[in-house]
Amino acid sequence: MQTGPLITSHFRALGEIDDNELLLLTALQDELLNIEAGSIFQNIGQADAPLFTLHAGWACAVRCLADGQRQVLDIFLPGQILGLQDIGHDTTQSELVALTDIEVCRVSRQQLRELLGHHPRLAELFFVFLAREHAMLVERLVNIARRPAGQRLAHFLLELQARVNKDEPEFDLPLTQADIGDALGLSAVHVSRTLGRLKRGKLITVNRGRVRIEDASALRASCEFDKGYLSCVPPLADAPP
Amino acid sequence: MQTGPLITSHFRALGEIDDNELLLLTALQDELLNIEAGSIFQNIGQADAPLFTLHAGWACAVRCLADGQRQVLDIFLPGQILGLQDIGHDTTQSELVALTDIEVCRVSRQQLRELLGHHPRLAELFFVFLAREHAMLVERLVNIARRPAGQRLAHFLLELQARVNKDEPEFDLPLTQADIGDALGLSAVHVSRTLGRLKRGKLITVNRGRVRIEDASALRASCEFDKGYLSCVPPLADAPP
DNA sequence: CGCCATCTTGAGGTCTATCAATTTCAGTGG
DNA sequence: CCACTGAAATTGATAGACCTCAAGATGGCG
Repeated sequence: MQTGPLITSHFRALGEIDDNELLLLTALQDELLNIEAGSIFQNIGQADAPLFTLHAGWACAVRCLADGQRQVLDIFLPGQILGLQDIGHDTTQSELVALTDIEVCRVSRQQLRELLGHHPRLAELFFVFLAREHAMLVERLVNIARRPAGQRLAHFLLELQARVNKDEPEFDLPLTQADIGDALGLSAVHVSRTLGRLKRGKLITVNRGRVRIEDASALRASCEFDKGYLSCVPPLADAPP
Repeated sequence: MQTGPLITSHFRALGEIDDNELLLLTALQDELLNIEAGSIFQNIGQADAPLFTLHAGWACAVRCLADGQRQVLDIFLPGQILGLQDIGHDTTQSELVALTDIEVCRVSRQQLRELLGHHPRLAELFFVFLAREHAMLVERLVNIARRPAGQRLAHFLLELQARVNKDEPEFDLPLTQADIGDALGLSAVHVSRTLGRLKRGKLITVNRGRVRIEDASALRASCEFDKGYLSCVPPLADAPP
């Protein structure tokens, strides 16, 4: 167990889990896998696919359409669990793509379900985790369905800023403009134009894959961003008798 | 307990639950409430809001934006649980609106969380339930982000047909064209035009709030509809020792 | 019969997509 | 250090999808 069981890095923030539970979670994880940027490490429609815990790097879930269009469903940061949303289906509903070189651990679906079936508090933790994914997806939906390109981008950047690092105005964004377009339902060309507009408006600056939020309050106001949906309630503190 | 605990109507389909579990679920439910069409029975931002089981009628979850735009996040049919997606947050993330006259039961959030904390198999059932909501939301996102109005409407109607009644080509659609627009990210005017186009193309007919799918295969082909995402895997059949 | 919400239809405008041509830039090898 | 290369980003021009405003038609309901 080299760098430690990152599966718990978000859980710690959500609520206390005891040493026994932590041990069980750690045991679920396989050896560390290295996957290089751009790889598709899970295809759509796979049966009995494992889940992954993301230890380093960025990844995303993608749905491809017959005409070649792509929709990025989710962007994953270290500490997140990949594939949780498919746990109720017998076949994967999306592709998993490495955006950068990444390190992941495979987690058996069977084993996870069994573990959750025996440890209610862990099940609750995972439930809350899924609920957070759901809330993020809702925001994405509202964003795409209702806001023009400028506001869409503003919201997208503010969400990532909040997720990467709550305070720093500057963060790495290892995404191509085409990727951003796929996430926001815009063409790559229009992403370029719109980013340019935000830059000229002194709202952001971009430098070699690094974004700096120059005027956070103006951005927030423009797209009604409220990061409340990113935080979840820890499970009940009581222990079952 | 008049008409029986509808909270279980979908659960039965997902997996067997024993009489004890059924009893516990039933006990959670309060008295039956009648709410009339158009009422907002849950506001956004409420703390400690109850969940609801929907026994009769249609409801939906809505997010409103500052400029008056609305986004329908979910449409609920009898047997569904309302508010499940907010269980990880301390405050409600959406409005709940009755689309028709409805009957609901309130379910205490506290009590539900406690119950789930003690009954792993029920927790797993609810987990799968939330996963289904998630899958539906993903489809909605892809639909809105990537498909033009005609295909969006086709997908929307096919999903409802599958959910209301797997086989019947005809079903009631108690939604205004403005509601449909709010669900699909279209203006009411454009919904009207697009529906007209589908009608002229002999793909559907509409009569007094009742829709008939005339050419299901053409519709399905046009929007790549595949109802797989609507069905979930029942939980593991084993019982904890 | 008249009222109100809903739906339909038309005209004009805005936003975004597409196609195509450059430009920038990181990486590579000479 | 520099030229070369391919991916990514920028920019322009044009087209199409969808929106908004506005007027009229429809239809349930008192």
